[in-house]
Amino acid sequence: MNPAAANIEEAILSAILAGRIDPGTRLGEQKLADLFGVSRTRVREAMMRLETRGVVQVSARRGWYVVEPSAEEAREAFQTRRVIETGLLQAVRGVPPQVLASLKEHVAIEREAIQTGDVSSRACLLGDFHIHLADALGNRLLTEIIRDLTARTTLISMLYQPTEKAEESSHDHEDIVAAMEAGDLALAARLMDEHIGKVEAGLDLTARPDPLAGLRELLSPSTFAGNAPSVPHAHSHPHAHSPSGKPED
Amino acid sequence: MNPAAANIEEAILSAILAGRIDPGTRLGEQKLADLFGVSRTRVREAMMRLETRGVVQVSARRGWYVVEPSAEEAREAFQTRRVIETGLLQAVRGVPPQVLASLKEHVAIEREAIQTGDVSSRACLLGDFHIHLADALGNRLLTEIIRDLTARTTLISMLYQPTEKAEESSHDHEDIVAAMEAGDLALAARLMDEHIGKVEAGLDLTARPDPLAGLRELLSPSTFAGNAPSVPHAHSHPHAHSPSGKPED
DNA sequence: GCTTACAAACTTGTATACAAGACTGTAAGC
DNA sequence: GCTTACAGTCTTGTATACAAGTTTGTAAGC
Repeated sequence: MNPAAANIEEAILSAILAGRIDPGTRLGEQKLADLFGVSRTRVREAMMRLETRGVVQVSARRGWYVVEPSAEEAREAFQTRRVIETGLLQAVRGVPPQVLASLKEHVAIEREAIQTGDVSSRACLLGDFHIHLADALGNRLLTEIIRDLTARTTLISMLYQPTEKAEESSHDHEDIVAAMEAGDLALAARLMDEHIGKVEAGLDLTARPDPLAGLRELLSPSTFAGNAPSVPHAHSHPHAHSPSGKPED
Repeated sequence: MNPAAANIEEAILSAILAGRIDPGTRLGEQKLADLFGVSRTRVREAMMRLETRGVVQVSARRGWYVVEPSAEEAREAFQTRRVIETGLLQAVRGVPPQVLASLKEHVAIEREAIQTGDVSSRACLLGDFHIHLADALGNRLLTEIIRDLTARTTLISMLYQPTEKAEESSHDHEDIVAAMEAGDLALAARLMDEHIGKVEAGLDLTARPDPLAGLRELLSPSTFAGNAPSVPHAHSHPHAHSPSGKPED
C-alpha cells in the first residue's frame, strides 16, 4: 500500500471517527490532492479504498461524498455491530487483567472528557471504546472490521441522533467492563447488546437522510404561495466546512 | 462503482471462493486487462479494491498476488469467523421457516455434490453455506464481511489443509441446521463454533506458507552434495494455471 | 417577472506515455 | 567450474492530457 495514499485514507477515516467530517461532505479530488501534496491519482486510490470500506461514495462526475447511510443501512450497521461485538464477548474465555486495566482506564478518560465538557474528543472516545475492546480481545482483522463499522455508525449518529447521550453511553461502557471483571462474559454480552440497542433506539430514523427534510416541514403547513425558495438542492453540504474549525481550504 | 472494474473484482473473488485460483497466484495487470478487454487502469482499480478486502496483495513492481495468509493470519481469520458466525446465531431470535427450508436445500445439494464426487463445486458449496446463512439471518453488510472472510479461509485451506473432510463439514452443517430447526440457537452457535474449530484444527499450520518447504524437507536429510537443484525459486506459481482446466491465456 | 435555453466552468473518468525498479539470462573474470 | 557483474526485458508506479458529463450562471423569449 502506498504511504501517501494510506495517509489520506487513514486521515479521512480517523477524522470521520472523531466526528470532524460530516456525512455528505464533498471530498474533491483536486482539493485533497493539493491538501496532501500528492497527485489526483493517489487521491483516487485512497477514495476507492474508502469506498470499498463503505465510508465514501462516488457520484459520477460530481465528486466523492462521505456516505449518508439510509435508515435501512443504519439498521444493518447496528445489527452487524451487535452480532460481532456480542459474539466477541461470548467467544472469549477469560479477560486478561491488563486488558481490564486498559479498558478501565479508557472509561475513566471518557468520564473525564464528559465532565470537562470536551465535546470534540468525547465522540471519538466513545467509539474508541469499542475499537479498543476488539483490539484487546480479538485480533487485528476484527479490529479493522469494527473500526469501519464504527465509522459508519458514527456517521449515522451524526445524521439521525437528535440528542447525544454521552454520559449514558459511558456509563454503559463502565457496566460492561464491570461485568467482564466479574467474569460474567454472558452478562457483558447482554449489556453490550442493550447498549448498542439503546444507541440505535436513540436515533430518529424517520428524519434527516435528506437535507431538505427540515425545509419541507418548515414550509409545508404555512407558506405555499410561491413554490420552493431558491435553495441549493445539491448534495446536502455544498461547501464542506469543518465543524471543529479546522481550516480546510 | 465501475461496471467493468466490479466485474473483475467479482470474477476474481468468486473464482477464489470456488477454489479455482490458488493462493500465491500472480495476477498480472496487463494479462487481466487483455482477458477482460479493459485497460490497466480498470484492472488496477479492481486490484486495489481486492487488496482492501484482504484478498490480493501487491508486491512492488513485481505484480499482484493472491494472498498466502501466514499461520497467524489464518488463526485471526478463523477466530473472526467464529466470533461473527456464533454471534449471528445467538443474536437471532427465531429462524423463519423459509430460511430453514433454503438451508436444508443447500445442505442437500452439498451432500449430492459429495456423493457424485463433484470436487470442483463442493468446495464452493461448503463455503457458500456460511454465506447463505449470513444472508438469510443477517443483512447485506454482514454477508459481505462473511464473504470476504470465507474467501480468506478458503485460501487458507488450500494452503494448509492436508486432507479435505468434505463429508464431515457437510454433516456439521446438517447438525447446525437441525439445531436451528429445533429452535435451539445456543446449540447451533456451539455447533458452529465447534465446526469452525474442527476445520481450523484440521489444518497443518506448521507447513506450507512458503513453496520451498517441501523442497527443504526433501534435501535436508540425505542429499547435500551439490547445492539446490535448479528449481524456479519464484513466487510459488510461476504461470498461474487453472486447476479446473479453464483456459486462461 | 418568470421560464427556458445555452454556454462556460468545473469535476471526474479513462487512457496512455514514460519513469523506476525487479528479475533473468549471458558473458566475463577468477 | 563457479561466481559476479551487467544488460535486456518485463512489470508496476505515477503523472498528465484529454474526454465526457454535471452544475451554475446568464441572457433571451414569452
